[in-house]
Amino acid sequence: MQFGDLEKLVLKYLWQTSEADVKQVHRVVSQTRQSSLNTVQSALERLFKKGVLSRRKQGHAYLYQPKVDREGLINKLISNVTSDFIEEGENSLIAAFGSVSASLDDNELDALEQLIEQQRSLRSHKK
Amino acid sequence: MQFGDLEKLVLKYLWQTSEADVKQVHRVVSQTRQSSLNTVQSALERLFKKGVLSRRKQGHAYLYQPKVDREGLINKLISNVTSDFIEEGENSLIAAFGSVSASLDDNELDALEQLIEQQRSLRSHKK
DNA sequence: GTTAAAAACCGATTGCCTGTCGGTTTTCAT
DNA sequence: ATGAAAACCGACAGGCAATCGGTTTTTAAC
Repeated sequence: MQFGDLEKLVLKYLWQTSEADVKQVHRVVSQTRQSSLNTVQSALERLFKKGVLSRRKQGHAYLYQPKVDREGLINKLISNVTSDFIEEGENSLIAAFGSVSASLDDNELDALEQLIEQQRSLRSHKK
Repeated sequence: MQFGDLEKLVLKYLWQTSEADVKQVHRVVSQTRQSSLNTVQSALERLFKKGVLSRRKQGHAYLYQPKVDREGLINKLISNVTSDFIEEGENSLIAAFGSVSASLDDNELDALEQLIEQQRSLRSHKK
């Protein structure tokens, strides 16, 4: 899966708003780029077809809403972009992280490790 | 940056061979897909223009060679694909890790942590 | 029910990128 | 010089995002 600039902009807005109709999205998008309402409509349509947005009717307008959260999407994007380069059998996410860790400096490595710890404690609490 | 299927195939071969001319690449590619020599030529040319391959003349043929290693490229790809979704200021690689870590199970989290440790010890040795 | 406005839907166009090659020019060794 | 090998050039198809004009559908109001 693949996203254009307009699509990304729309997604980012919807993550922060959770639900909006075409006009509303268009109004916001207009602050960044000059696209017609129809163009924004098309972008929303494409995102809907791609399965990253859901929608429901309200009055005669659709309200669009993200169907995947930011983390989930980033996750999938990383997976897509790396999977072809990673050998069969191993989790491509882990392998990708392994690839990346080589380019991190010591501080970043620390930061990453902290994220992992954080994640762990989050889980023990949840359980 | 963005790679097509043929380009990925070529890259993968060159990483494992380090240097090859068009004919050689074509011979190998032919085992997987039926592309003419010219098509393979074009792919190599594009990869060269994209800066991921270098080349030098030998006789009248070019020898192509990866200019980035697999890890570096994966790194860059992840960075590209995530940067638009990650807020200004924070390292997009780290943030991407943060995003992904939520979707890893406990074992994967362990595996990842081990990778980090491994990376650390690699460094202290190197120094 | 008719109607007018609002919104969705349709279809066409542009631009960019990859893959695809045929044909021409260049290069190089003999 | 010349012939073979390789590079180079240009064209075309197919796919996808962005773009938007115009038509149809929907809905609210009368």
